[in-house]
Amino acid sequence: MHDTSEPRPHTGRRRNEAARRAILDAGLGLLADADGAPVTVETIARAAGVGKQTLYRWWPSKGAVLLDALLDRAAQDVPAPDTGSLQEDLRAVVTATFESAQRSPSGPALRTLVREAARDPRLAELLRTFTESRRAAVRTVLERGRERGELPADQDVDLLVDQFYGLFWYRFLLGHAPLDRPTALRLADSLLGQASPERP
Amino acid sequence: MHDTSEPRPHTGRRRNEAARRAILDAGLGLLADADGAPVTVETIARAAGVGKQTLYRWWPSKGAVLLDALLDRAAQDVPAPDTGSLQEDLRAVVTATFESAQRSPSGPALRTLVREAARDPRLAELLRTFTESRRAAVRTVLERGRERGELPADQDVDLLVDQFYGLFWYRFLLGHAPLDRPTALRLADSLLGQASPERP
DNA sequence: CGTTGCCGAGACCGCTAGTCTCGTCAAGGG
DNA sequence: CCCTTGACGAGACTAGCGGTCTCGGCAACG
Repeated sequence: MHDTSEPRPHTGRRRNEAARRAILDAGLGLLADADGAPVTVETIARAAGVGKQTLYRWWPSKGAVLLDALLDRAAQDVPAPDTGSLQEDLRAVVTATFESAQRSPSGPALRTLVREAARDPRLAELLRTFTESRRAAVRTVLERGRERGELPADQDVDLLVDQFYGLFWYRFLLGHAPLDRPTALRLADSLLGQASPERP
Repeated sequence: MHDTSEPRPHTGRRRNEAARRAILDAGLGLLADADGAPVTVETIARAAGVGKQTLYRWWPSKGAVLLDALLDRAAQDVPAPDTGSLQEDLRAVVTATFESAQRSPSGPALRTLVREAARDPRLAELLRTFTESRRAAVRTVLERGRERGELPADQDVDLLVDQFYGLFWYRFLLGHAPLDRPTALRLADSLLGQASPERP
């Protein structure tokens, strides 16, 4: 049995923090405008002025690097607003989600990352925790509203969560329809079974 | 200018229909149980007992072969039921969509195909016509209902279509929640703003 | 000042989509 | 009947990918 807490403090050269930053920045940068240039390990390393081995010394795969690059910028804690009004809370969450998806460079980066995850099960697993915390926030808002009686007691909350995030990802990835503020308000109201006029 | 209608009837050996069938069957078969074996051009050709060039002689890319294999089995015409009741029609469409997605081998094949499309823009474009005809059927049902006054005149029909297909693809691809009959009925009613009890 | 371990660089491996080139084989037309 | 045409199976080949391996150099400690 070895001592688990640092049997040997550390010897030799330390990790280059500048290289770490350069890799994350290059990763997010390439991810954001992945229109022309493909985001490969080679291009990330080259853009960061770094050897490929340095990259693989600290991350297990390309996807892990890119996810780290995204998380480096994305808000880690997801707020679940609690104003006392379900409609108000839900509108806020939906609007905030739509808006953050439009922002550069995180928006395009997330899009590229999800497409990569479609073929890389390890990356898909890593992305799950990212999305799950966001799903949980919406579920919290809905359940608080249900407890206040603003939703039928037997309402299937998971169905509503998936109606929201399903539509979000559908439009985010395909880009066939907007994710703007009016859409956000209409969607929030639609989920609550409210009248949802096109012109409020 | 040449005569567009067969300037030269045809000479030489004709296309081998058996090879075409073997390729499509092998493609769908591999697509359906893509758990272990990866669906590569090599494996398709080998499973069909065919040279790779035969495959590329008739299809422009691997994705085109796989999509053809899927379309070969999938219903090409998408019915838009018209019973006179929006709720009834929508329930039918949603239920039918969920059910056909569970069927083998088309269901798993479609799942794999969409994942491939995430990285192959050409395949994504080919898939668009497949999905668009299905979106159109749902839109038709909803618009008929709106004309009958079963939906507010200013209802955003595209938002409803995306709430449905968004949730469908979301659950279909991630598999985190069921696409069964009760879910279909609840979703259809939820879209119409009906009370949607868990126990109808 | 020597050991340790990170650094950049790039060769290398295995796998993939897609191309090219064989020799072969079938369906006509002369 | 045989010759031209073009599809056929087989497989070598190219280019690009993720990931590994090895190298000489360099920085941080004891």
